[in-house]
Amino acid sequence: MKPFTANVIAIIKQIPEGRVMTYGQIARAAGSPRAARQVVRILHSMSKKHRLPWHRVINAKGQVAIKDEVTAMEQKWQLEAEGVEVSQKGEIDLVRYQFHVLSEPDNNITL
DNA sequence: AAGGTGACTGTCA
DNA sequence: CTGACAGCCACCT
Repeated sequence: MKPFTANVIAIIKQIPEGRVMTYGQIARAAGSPRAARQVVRILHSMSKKHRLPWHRVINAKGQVAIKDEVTAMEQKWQLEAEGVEVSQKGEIDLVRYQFHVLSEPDNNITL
């Protein structure tokens, strides 16, 4: 398992209930700012083997990005069960529910 | 082993 | 605001 993968898993496991994170956000926190898609892949495979709160991970638009309706609906349920308001379209208020990572690598993000 | 793929993202029109 | 494009890179076949 690569460090990146381990980071992603570790980060996802840190997401508290009632909070969500975006794929890109996790990717950055894991050390690969452009690896949002890998986060997705990792989420897929790892959620099958581990117990990850994959439902707390959404896309940058603050919406459920799942194409599979059944799975998407299940994610919505999971989130609502944790107190996250999800619109009928699967929209989530990131300003309210986005979780900020605590253990971010020393990414000197200089603007 | 090599190539295809994707539950993404930022930019441009 | 929506849609199209291209970059991205670990996982799967």
